[in-house]
Amino acid sequence: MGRKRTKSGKIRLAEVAELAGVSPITASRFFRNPEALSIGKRTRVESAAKELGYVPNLAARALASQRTEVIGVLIPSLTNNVFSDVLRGIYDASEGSRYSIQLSNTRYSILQEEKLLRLFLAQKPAGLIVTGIDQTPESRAMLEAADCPIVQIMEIGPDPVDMMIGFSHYDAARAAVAHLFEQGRRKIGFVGARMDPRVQRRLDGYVSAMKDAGSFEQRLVVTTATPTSVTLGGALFADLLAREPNLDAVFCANDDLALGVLFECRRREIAVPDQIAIVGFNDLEFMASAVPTLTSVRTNRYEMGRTAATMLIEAIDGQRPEQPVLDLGFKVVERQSSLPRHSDSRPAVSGAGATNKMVALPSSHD
Amino acid sequence: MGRKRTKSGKIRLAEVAELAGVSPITASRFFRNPEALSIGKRTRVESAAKELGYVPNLAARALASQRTEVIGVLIPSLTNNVFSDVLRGIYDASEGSRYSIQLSNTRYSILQEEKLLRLFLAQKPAGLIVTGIDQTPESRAMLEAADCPIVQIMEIGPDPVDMMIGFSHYDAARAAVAHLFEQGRRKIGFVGARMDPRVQRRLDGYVSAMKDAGSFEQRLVVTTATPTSVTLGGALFADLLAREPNLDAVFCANDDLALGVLFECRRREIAVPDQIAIVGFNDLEFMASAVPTLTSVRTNRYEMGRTAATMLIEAIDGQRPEQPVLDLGFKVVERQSSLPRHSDSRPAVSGAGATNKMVALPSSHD
DNA sequence: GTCGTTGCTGGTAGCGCTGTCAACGTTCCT
DNA sequence: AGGAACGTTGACAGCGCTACCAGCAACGAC
Repeated sequence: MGRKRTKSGKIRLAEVAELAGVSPITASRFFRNPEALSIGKRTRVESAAKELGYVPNLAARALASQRTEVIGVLIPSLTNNVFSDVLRGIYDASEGSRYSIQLSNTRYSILQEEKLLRLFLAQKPAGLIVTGIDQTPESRAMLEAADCPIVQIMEIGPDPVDMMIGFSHYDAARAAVAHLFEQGRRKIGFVGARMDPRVQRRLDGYVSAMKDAGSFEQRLVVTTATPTSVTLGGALFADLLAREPNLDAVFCANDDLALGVLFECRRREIAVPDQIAIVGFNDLEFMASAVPTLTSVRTNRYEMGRTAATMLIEAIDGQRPEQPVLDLGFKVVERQSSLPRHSDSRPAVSGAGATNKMVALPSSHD
Repeated sequence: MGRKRTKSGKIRLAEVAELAGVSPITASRFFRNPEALSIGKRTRVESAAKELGYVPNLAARALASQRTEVIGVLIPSLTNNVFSDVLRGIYDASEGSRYSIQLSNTRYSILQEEKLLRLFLAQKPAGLIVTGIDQTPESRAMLEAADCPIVQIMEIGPDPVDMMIGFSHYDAARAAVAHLFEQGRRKIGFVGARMDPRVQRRLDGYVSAMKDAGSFEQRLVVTTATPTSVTLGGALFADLLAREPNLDAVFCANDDLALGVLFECRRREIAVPDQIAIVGFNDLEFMASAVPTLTSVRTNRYEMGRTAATMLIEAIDGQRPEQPVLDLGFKVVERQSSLPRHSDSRPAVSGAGATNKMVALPSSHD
């Protein structure tokens, strides 16, 4: 049947309209707002589209409507487990919606972020998800001038551009240190790597908690700008021990470092938790499985990504949330590595039992 | 100065052309093929664009030119460390090129993959990266009919659609088992989770190596469809031990499982490697840091992503590689966990030393 | 019966850019 | 000197879709 097609052989909206016996604009409406059509035309267009296998041309749609159905996401790293959980949440929430995700990596540089932001905004995204609250003034101005909803994720701060979802890294670190104090620890070291703003605020929280207790000493803090790794955790811990042999606990800025510390303790035959307590940050899956099981600060990364994308999509569709700033909180998950000193340090079968309670993290499966 | 702008206040190509005193089409050429312009016009357009802060409208470009500058990437999972390394390579290679990445998650479903493929192809991507060689017949047909370069990643097989980059999971598994045999192991178990096609081929490799040695027994194989985790590694290992108490080695389909096995051994006070040897797969960063350090099969994930994207971009630009199928190989990195039985099982300071040699994996930093 | 009002539909006119082709000036060859 | 060949430039006509507004029928209020 001699229907005319585009050179590339693709079916256009006009073909669908012709087959359905309606005007192109009516067919167009079917895909954007089916309720606006009478039931008769609606079903006619629907079956015509299905018969022809019509797929809309997004470039033409974007050009004509002056907006895209793209959600821009700016994150500082793809390597980091933390962000892959967040991303998974974002992708999960965007699936099924008509929006697609455009991801870019700022590599922990706010200047790079500014550049990418300029690029993104020029394409008129439907919405934007940006990491953190430490944008350059120019970025900040662009974000405020943008005519699309924006969600800042990973942490909460005083002055949201638009929406915000995260938790207080400062408070979380204070809580971790408080937990160690409760367990009777006093010489508590801090180990941190790749000191991005959020890790910095964890350090600030640690410092403030230590100062409140009158226990702060500068030499208890070991940090580096190097990207984090398990191996690095061991090395930084070795440093820390050299500075303070009487250390009785370590608060690690993330779980990889904590695992490195655990391995280094094993290597040096330092008993955990009897000699040294370990607390990590993020509560990755392996923390519950280690021997001894490792205490960590649980953060809701998957949920953060998912909620951010959901809020954003609702805002794009005109449903602004009542609560534009959402504190997802955190939880110090207490495990064997921070038990008090005089308890039995050798976890037996009950150790495996304690482990099993921790299996079903909401954020660790897909 | 009364330059006319678009309603949205954006600068268009026409404005740039006007300021530069050239026709719009000449300005357009400047952005796509600057060499075609005379030097005078080139600099005039360049400075005009800079002065106005011009950013091209990609939707208009895509519509007019009938092609996009988008590279579609289909991967089965975002959670998996393996894919985040590959992705990082892809993003790194695409940065600086004019192509942007459009990512979608098939969730290990080839039907979902088929659906996404249809969607992607309708937008005429500049190129496509797909995971593996197990597409549905429909997907396969679409890929073959696609008029853009395609790279299949993660493994190599007999019948590439176009380009292909990866390694043989079958051979890698055989090599791992051969290594264990060389170390004097005989009762070698297999632990696997989320049995996707590549894990399945690792199992096939294991089975064939065991059969070659006349050592294969079905009960030595423990697998599950559940997503992988460290905790799961411990549980599967416990299963395996119950079936075969005289086990002397475990080959794990990935490193998370291997770490879980290590922790379970520690919990049960099974000496590694004296009683049981452990070999993992992928060589994640922590393997070199564990106590004892863990043997693993190193795969070049970051490089795989990076090379795939580079090859693809070159092919888009008309430079087809001489070598359309690239085997990146693998390497059994031998560490303490698979040392022969009679060696000293208690790594001392030298253990930490051995660890340090393994720090600088090409794929573990960014 | 006239006048809104509502619900649905269609015509027109672009969105901002690039493919195509023609035309120009310059250089080089015969 | 004439013509071919090349490098450079511009005019024109869309790409496929949607915003905008107009039109039309059906209905109810006065």
